Amino acid sequence: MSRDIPGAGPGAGAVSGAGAAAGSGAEAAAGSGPPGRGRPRSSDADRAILAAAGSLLASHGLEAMSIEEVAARAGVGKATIYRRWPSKGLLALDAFVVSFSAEQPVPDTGSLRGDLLAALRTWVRAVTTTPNGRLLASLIGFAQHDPELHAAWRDRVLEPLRARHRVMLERAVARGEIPASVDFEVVLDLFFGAAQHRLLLGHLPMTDHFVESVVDVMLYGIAAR
Amino acid sequence: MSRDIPGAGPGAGAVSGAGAAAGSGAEAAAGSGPPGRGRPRSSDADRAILAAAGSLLASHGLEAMSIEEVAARAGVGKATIYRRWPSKGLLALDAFVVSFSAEQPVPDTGSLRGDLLAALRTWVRAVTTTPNGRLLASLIGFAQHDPELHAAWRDRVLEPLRARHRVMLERAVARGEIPASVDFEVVLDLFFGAAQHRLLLGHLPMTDHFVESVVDVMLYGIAAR
Amino acid sequence: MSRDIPGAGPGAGAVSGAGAAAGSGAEAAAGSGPPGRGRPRSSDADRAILAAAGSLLASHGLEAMSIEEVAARAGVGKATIYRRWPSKGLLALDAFVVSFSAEQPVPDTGSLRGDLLAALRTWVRAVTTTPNGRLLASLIGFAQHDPELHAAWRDRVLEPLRARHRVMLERAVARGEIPASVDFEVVLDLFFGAAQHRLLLGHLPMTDHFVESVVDVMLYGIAAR
Amino acid sequence: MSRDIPGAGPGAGAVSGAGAAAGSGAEAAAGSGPPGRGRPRSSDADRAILAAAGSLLASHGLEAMSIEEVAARAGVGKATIYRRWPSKGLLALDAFVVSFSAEQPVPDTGSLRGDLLAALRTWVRAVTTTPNGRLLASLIGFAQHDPELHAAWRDRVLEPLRARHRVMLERAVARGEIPASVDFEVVLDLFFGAAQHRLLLGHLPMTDHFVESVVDVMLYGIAAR
DNA sequence: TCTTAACCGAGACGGTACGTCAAGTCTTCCT
DNA sequence: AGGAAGACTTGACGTACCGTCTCGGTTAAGA
Repeated sequence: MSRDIPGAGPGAGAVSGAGAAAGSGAEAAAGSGPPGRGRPRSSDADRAILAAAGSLLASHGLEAMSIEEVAARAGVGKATIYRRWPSKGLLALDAFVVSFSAEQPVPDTGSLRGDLLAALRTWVRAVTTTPNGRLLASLIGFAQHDPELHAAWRDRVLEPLRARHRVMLERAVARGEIPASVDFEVVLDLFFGAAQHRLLLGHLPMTDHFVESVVDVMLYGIAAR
Repeated sequence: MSRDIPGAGPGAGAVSGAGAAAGSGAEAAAGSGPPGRGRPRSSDADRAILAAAGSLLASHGLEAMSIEEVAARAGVGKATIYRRWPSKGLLALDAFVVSFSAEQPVPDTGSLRGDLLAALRTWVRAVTTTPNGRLLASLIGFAQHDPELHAAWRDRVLEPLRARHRVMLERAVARGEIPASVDFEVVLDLFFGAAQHRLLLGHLPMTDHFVESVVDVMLYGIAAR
Repeated sequence: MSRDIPGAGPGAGAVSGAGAAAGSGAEAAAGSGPPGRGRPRSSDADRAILAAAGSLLASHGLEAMSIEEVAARAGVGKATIYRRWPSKGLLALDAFVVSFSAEQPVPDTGSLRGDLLAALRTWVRAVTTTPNGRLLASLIGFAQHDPELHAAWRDRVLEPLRARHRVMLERAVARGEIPASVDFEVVLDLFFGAAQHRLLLGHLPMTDHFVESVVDVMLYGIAAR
Repeated sequence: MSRDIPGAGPGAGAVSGAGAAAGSGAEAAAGSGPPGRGRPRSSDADRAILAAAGSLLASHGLEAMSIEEVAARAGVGKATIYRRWPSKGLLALDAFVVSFSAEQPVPDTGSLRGDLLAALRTWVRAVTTTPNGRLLASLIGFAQHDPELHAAWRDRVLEPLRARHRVMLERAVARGEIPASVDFEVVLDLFFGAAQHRLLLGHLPMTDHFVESVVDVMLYGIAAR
């Protein structure tokens, strides 16, 4: 772990595992860290590895992706991968983030109901119409026995997503649609939890009716008035 | 594979050959194949295997459990395990079901709110105070790349659990607490989904406040009245 | 091993329990041995087993013959085989003896040279035109790590063969063709050894020229006169 | 299998990759593939494996030698063995050749009789006073159901041995002891065949009398003069 | 310009576990 | 008591990846 955290330019959502995971991200900035003796890392290799990993993940899932085959497809030595990512999970996470992030814009429709519906529909579409759905489930599954991936998922996927969606709720409070006493965290858990439940267990499809029902139960409850 | 899936007790879709062994024990039920030719399977072996699997799962998790070591600990040949369970996931599922099922009684407190609170508290306690919590998460994770386990989980764990909890909602309709138009499935997804979300991702603890908030949002919504 | 070697009539060196079964068949002859409590052994089973073993041996060789498959083909339980033969090698030996013995008549042409030529030609033909050649090699190979088979081979195949061929030499002595001081054993070793050498190692074919050369070297030597 | 059979020293057809390691060591000879890409094979491993195999063979025979245990004793992964030798037989062959080859010098006593006696005595001593005797028998046995070993035995053991001994006969022709018309191959078959016959079947011991008788029959024949 | 440090592709290394096979024995019910 | 069936323990098989470690060879920055 001499000089992890190679690239990840400013603004972009840190692509390499080490970037965000390590926290800082400030690296190629000035002379911080080792200045750069020796041959620099090949960014061709970066790209080839992520591309190979991505295509393997999309076609056969995380479990079927082996470092061995990623290396072979990328035309790269295994050590070149291990120099960049400490584990298969974090590599897969990067490959996932590349194609999933920023697919989740926070809507602003003027009403909380509209925002919630739009946000949930966006999420549902992303996971049902692309390989990212299975991949997301696979990563959460894998994270159950890989503490590093577990932590990285929380820091680099879950929390940013929740943060972006929390503003929907803040706007609703500002508009007086919901009281300030509402526990945002619980609301987000219900919101994403129900959908993720269906994604992971597959017992029922995520129809439009499902999306609307989730939103309406959350807004108005089920108790008879 | 002459006589896998021997019993499959009434109603429940026992999936693995051991389903009967673990679940009901009713075996020579139907006329599939000769009823009892050859040496019968040793129930000592059944017990030893499940016990060994259970203790390994409890101490080190699913990923650390290998068929090889289960066999060694149970004093049993690997083939004896493969004769009963087609995969490590289904073996773990049986070991899990043995100690988790029937820990989830359906409460009847007289009010829907009371029932929901009691049920969720029971679930939360089960997953936070025993190794079953990590095991459950681990199994759901494993199921993401094991279709057989995925199906078995749905049939033998999820659906029975939901069925038992649906009656809470039916009673509430009968009492007039909620309208009959409520979509039970969505309610159950929100109910278990939120909690499972926290279990799998571990971003926040499952406090009593969490339990109450989940129930109250579901009952009364968050919209300002 | 309750009642091995049941029959073994006078004279014949039947070694394994099945020796009798394969050789004579006369078993429950008189009251010799256990008189016959319980159900008698099925001679259908005897025949089915030897037939199954024989066909497997002929088609794929000794190594590819497993007791498991012999049992399956013969429609017989494995224990039924083990009750009769203590090991796969001895079963194969019986299957071999059935079809090889008595194929080796001792010729009587009136001269030693004629006898030797005829005998060797007979042997060569037997091992080059039937599956028995490979089977013989296979059995000798197998006997190298199966002491019971090794002993049985000597007693039931090798020694009878040598005994029958020794008479050729005795007749030659009587006729005055060779001196009485000739060591018959060495002669037999040269005679069969050279041929078996080619059979086992396959470095050269067993042509008619080979047969004649072997005989002539043995008779007249190679030294210039 | 990129660079199996690397060297194959002059003339002799070294069969397994380790042939070179065991035999000559000349390796990077021809241009088959890139000459030395990747980490080179460890010759420590070569030695450790052959030593472990040799000691197992000497103590318990070929049948009791398992790749598993060779690997364990050599402190080596199983794959490291399979990378070098395709089968247990060829590994054993190399271990055998190491300790048997060059134990068979060709004598030059001045007379054919002297040469034959010395050569046969050498061979008999080698197989009766060292574990190589049983090992040789075992390998020939094993070769009966392993075509690769069968071929390798012929190429790496049998043919070189015969070639070395053929010169004895050539010298005898030159000296006028035997006519040039003698079929050397048949002579060699008789010579080694008789001895190997006794080795494999063990029906009689290989005494000095046996050695002399074999040689004298071959030289002078048994026919009365 | 010459070191020298870190990279690169390749592939061997010691391990662990896999799922399969057959061995020879044991246990059930049936004949 | 024998027979067919088939489960039992044992032990080895050959394969797949793991993450680490050499190889011979670039590719820069620093001396």
